Amino acid sequence: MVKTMMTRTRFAPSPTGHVHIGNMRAAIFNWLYARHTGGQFLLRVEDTDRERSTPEAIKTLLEAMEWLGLNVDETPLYQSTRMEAHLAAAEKLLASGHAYKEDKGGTGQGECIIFKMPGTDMAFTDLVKGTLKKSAKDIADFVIVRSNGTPVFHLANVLDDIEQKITHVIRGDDHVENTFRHIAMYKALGAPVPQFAHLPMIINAQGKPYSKRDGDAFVGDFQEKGFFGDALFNYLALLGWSPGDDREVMTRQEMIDAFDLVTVRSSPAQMDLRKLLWMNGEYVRAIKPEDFAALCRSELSAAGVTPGDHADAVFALMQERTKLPSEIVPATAFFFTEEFEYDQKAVEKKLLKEGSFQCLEKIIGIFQTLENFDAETVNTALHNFVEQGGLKFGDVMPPLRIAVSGQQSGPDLAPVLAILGKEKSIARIRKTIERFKG
RNA sequence: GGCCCCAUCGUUCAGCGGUUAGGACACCAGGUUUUCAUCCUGGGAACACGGGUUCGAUUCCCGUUGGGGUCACCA
Repeated sequence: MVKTMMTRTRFAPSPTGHVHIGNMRAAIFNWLYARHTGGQFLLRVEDTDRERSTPEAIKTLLEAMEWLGLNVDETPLYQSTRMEAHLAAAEKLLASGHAYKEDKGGTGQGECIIFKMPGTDMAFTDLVKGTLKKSAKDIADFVIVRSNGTPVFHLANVLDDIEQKITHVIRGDDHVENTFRHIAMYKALGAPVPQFAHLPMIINAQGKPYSKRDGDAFVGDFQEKGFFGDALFNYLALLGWSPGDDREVMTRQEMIDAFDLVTVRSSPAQMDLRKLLWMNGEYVRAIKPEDFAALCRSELSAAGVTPGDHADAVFALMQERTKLPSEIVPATAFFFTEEFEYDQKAVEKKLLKEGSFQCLEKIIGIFQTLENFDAETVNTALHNFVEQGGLKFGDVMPPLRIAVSGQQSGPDLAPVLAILGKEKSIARIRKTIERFKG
């Protein structure tokens, strides 16, 4: 039996306040691969830009990861603590002849340290893209320490990956060209070269890569809009990868079991918000009723609405029709307050019609005769009314719905009426007639 | 522009020489004897183009076109 080294992957973002959706997808793939192989997933905060790497930015990053369930196996490494090691390595490269000093461009800014490429053609096998080659003439030497004495990304990145014993570097497509340089550095440093996997870009609805201008591309935005972390994780995992069969809504464990880098596609994928929304709805319907109820209560309380009697019955009615928690308040507020708004368009289209008010008057009469006011009784009464009067449901139900809820759509009307109760239902119908008739 | 990568329905993921080219989202129609949502049924919808290789190409090779990445003392 061959003893293989434990897989160690990492997510190495620079904390600049917002975590980009493409970056987070890379984090997800790193996490998934580590979990699939029984290895470890690490975090390295590349916070060398002290201007932008604020404590708040780091907090935002950590929160986004927690929200998505991306747990790490070791204390995060902060790159800013590693400057001395980076510089020491540069000296070592200088001493071994793998780097040289030069006043590049003769700008008079002083000498910087430049890494010397081996001058041979290079090739490596990318786990998702296959074999990639580069001619020696196409890769130039590059700066690793600036003339002001600070290490450049390439140096810091490679050294920290060595420090963290990373075995698989899984990152965005935009790093493929750098990989040739990085491999040369691993070799010059006498360090084992890790495996590389470059993920295709995620592009926006216009077919362009997400940029800072795409306001909807940050992880925090999805959280604010009420998406579930698990749903976003699931959706993102399926962008560029599939389990090989038709499964789409999957549990974490199912994704972990099925995940592999070699089955990742190498072409860019476009984010489809509608499918994400659909998937979120799948997750909403999958949670326990009591969890959904708790979610509803927090949404309502945030909106200043106090859920009254029968709130749980209302929530039960809502769970199967909710895709985003933000829909809850507008859809249920009328249950808990008499001050609900009327949908003006609905009123004009469905309520202000010939016979509507007469019809509503009759319904009041019928409701008054009912002793029980449960959903079934109400339903039967309404059906009898329609049939005996030779009416159409389409002429009766919409005005009634608007009268009690102000809206033209919602859950089944009978249970809605039952939850409101006889007194309130009748009172609301009366109030509506007074307000809009004549 | 040089170098590199990519190319299946509108979107996404399958397909890895022979298939009626499949699933999902979205869309359309019908149904679940009121709406919307859910759910069910059905439908339209794709192999960028041109050459090869082969008995046979969506699949392999080359080119074209299109898209993307990268060419910093940014990361």
